Parts: sequence; structure tokens; C-alpha cells
Amino acid sequence: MQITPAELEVMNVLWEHPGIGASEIADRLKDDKSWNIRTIKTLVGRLVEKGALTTEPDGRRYLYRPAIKRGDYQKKEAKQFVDRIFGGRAAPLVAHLADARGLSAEDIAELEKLLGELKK
Amino acid sequence: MQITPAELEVMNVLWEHPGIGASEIADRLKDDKSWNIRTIKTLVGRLVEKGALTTEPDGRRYLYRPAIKRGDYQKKEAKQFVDRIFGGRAAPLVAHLADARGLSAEDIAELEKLLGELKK
DNA sequence: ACATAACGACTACACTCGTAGTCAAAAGGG
DNA sequence: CCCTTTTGACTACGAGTGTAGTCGTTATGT
Repeated sequence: MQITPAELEVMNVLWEHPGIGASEIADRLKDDKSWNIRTIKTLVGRLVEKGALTTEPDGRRYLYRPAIKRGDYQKKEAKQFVDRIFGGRAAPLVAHLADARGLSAEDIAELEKLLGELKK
Repeated sequence: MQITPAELEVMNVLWEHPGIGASEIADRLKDDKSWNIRTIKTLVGRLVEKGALTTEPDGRRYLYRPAIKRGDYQKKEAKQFVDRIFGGRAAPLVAHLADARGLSAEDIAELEKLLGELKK
């Protein structure tokens, strides 16, 4: 169940506002993406085919909501990514992120807490 | 300059053995991938078009070497990935990796060291 | 009531990617 | 010296992707 970058934009809207219709998705995307409503409907249709969205009839239209949890999706992608680009090693990834965008103090604190828990 | 997963396999060989020809690439890949030599030549050709490889004539053939550093590529991909999937936040990514048991004790030690340096 | 807007279903089309095939020239084996 | 192998250049082709368009139908505004 592969979700493409364009489809992910739609998923992001639906993870934050589950149970809306295609035109509401378009409304929420129109500031960032200049997509035709047709384009969004195509993306939604493909996501339904793929089983990433469930549909619920609402009069003449459908309401959509994610069939998978955002966290599950992120976890799967993270693992795939690290395997593909870093041969499975997470530490070099973090090193690069630190270098590329500077982790915030908050990020660092969060990571430390995480590591503390992991060591147990 | 987008590098696809299949192309990345070729890049990985060349990052580790720069300056070899297409058939040597095929030799080094043949244990992991059952790719026809034609396939590898196509991938190499596309990488040259994209500017990811430089060529150097060697008699009747070419030798190839990466035009970009592995670390630079990884850094760029890491940033793109975190922006795309995690909205730019690195900490949740690490949390997911930890959860997926992608982190070894060694990784954890390495990350701690890294964080120690970052705090300064 | 009629024109128009919005909906879902289906279709379109160029581009990328994975995975090769063909062809002509050159190099090497016997 | 001829046959086979190897090489680069070019071509192929189906699946997936981004980006819509058409059609027939239904709801809605006036």
C-alpha cells in the first residue's frame, strides 16, 4: 500500500480532519497547493482503491477518513527510509539532521529523554 | 537531481569503488540483485544524464565515479524525508525507529555521544 | 422551473521507473 | 581470419504518478 507524495498531502488533511468530503479537502489544501478539485478527487479515489481511506456515504457525496493511523504510516516509512539510505543505521541519520537543520534545544531534550528510556 | 531506489544501488557500488566500468558494477551487484547487465547500463546512463556520475573514457569503455558525495546525498535526503513525513521534526522520527527496534545498543550509545556534543 | 454548480464515475495523457531488447562496432579466442 | 563477447547508443514497454478533462446526474439559487 504505497502512498505517493501527492497522495500524502491528502492523507495529512484527513488525519487532521477525518470524515470530510472532497471539496473540504480542496478547501484546506488550496493555500499550499494549487490543485484543481479534479486532481484532488483523483488522489482521493486512488487512496480509496489502495485501501488507505474508508468511505461513508453522506447524501450524494462521500466522507472520507484514514484507514491507517498516521503513526503507523510514519513508523513504516521511517524504517524503510533508514534501510534504504543509511543501510539501517539510525545514528548517522540523526547526525545529518543535526548538521543540516540544527536540532532545536527542545529536540535535543526530547531525544535525551527518549534515550534514557531506551537504555532501560 | 532525483536518484531512484534502483539507481541508488548503483551509486552505492560506485561510492565504495569509484572509477570502475559497467561490467564491474554488475559483478559487484550480482549477489544481491539479479539484474541484467542491460538494466545496469540503463541505470548508469540515466545517472550520467542526471549529472550524478562523471565519466572517464578508458579505451573502448567508460569508467564512472560519483559526482556527488555520499554524505551530501544522505543529508539532503534526510532533510527531505523529515520534512515530508514528519513535518520537519526529527525527534518523532527517532522515537519511531526506536519503537520499530531499529536501534541497537550501539546506536543508542552513538546517539548519546552525539547529543552530548550537540549540547555544547 | 430552469440554469448552473457540484458530485461521483470514467477517461486521458505525458512523464518516470524498472526492466530489458536491438544494433553496430570493436576486441579477443582459437 | 572468423566467431563470439563486450561495449556504448538507442529503443521499448507496462505500471505508476501528477495533473487534469468529460459525462451524466442531482441539488440549489433565483
